[in-house]
Amino acid sequence: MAGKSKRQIILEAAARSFRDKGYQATSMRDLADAISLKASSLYNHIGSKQEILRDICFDNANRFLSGMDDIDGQNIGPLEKIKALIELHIQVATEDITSVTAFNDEWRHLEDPDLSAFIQLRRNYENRFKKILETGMQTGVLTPTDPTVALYTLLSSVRWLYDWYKPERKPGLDLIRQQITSLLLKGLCQ
Amino acid sequence: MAGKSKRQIILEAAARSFRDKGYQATSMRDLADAISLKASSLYNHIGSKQEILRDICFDNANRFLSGMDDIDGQNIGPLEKIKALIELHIQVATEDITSVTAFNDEWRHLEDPDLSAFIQLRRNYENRFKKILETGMQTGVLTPTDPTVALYTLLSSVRWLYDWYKPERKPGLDLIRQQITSLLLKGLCQ
DNA sequence: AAAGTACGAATGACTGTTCGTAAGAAAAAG
DNA sequence: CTTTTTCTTACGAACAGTCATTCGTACTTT
Repeated sequence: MAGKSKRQIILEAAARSFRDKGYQATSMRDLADAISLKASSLYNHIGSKQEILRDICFDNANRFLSGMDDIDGQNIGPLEKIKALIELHIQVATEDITSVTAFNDEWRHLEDPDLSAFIQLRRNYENRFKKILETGMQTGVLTPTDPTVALYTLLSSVRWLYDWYKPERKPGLDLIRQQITSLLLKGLCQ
Repeated sequence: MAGKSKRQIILEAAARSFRDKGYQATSMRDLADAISLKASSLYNHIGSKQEILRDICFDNANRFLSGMDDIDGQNIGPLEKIKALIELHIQVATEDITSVTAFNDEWRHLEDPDLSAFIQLRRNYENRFKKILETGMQTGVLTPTDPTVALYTLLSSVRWLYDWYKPERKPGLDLIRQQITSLLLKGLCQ
């Protein structure tokens, strides 16, 4: 029933440590300590520290991209798509806080060619999002504004969710989701 | 006319490097190279690497706090205060991009007691902001929502400005300021 | 017998910082 | 205007420590 491979355990401990201290400040000895191993033993399960970061970053990138595939493929209006995308971000950010942190803050410590590949993925995602916004403005369902400004204001506001969201705190997840989407959609429309 | 002390030059180079690579990944030798010095020479002008970070973080914290003092002290309604605060964030984030980056991302590498002091300053700022939001909701000028959710959504959306704002790019600063404040205020009201 | 895993020791590279020293600028004294 | 003293700055060498990673070896599970 345990079923978690040691590799997975390492990845999760790494994500947690990257969140708390950052990639550079996390030593392989710290990481090994956290799961009661010695640093040299880690290398029986992973190839390098950089490989850990790469796995975390691209795993999370794919969660966003496959979410985008789902939503953008549906036959619904741009407003519904944007609402679904905002909820996707809230969903991903709250269901696996540690990974998303690493994904948000630590990707810049990737080394080329991974760094370039990651930036490329990100850009693609943003462009698809922006296109949906533009469609919404053309069909009149959104207030015409600069789509870049709208896009980044949107993305930024959900990007830091992991930073202040505490699962045990008062405003429950449902309330948060409802109020954030409401605030942003009201801001975009009319 | 030059007038820039070497200390200031070091601080600015450090802010730039912290933005590009992070505090931990910036070595004193990197930093010295960037301004054509040797690492040991830096210590004629600064006390330690940690002191550089402290200066950058608290300098920027004070810019926000004194802005808050100005705005909160004026005899205007909560809506006008919020508008002014959003514009303050946009102003600070765009006029000194590098410092704000360090301020946003690198403060967690402060060591105690500075770390605690910084967190305290930040919390005070957020509480004052939250109180303005609550006043606005009580007087009916803002839609009643959870003030914490509203606060962080607001702060987050301007927090990442430095990340995508490019002074030379198409949407000019005036347009950006106008559209962001419009989007957020529309989202909060009614 | 074979494969997978954990460990200690060692590697070379890099870290922030200190120190003695030498060169230069500024200030003081002649 | 000189000469001498003081202050500031830059540098190379060295420090003790940490870093990711490798390797040979032993233990455990197939």
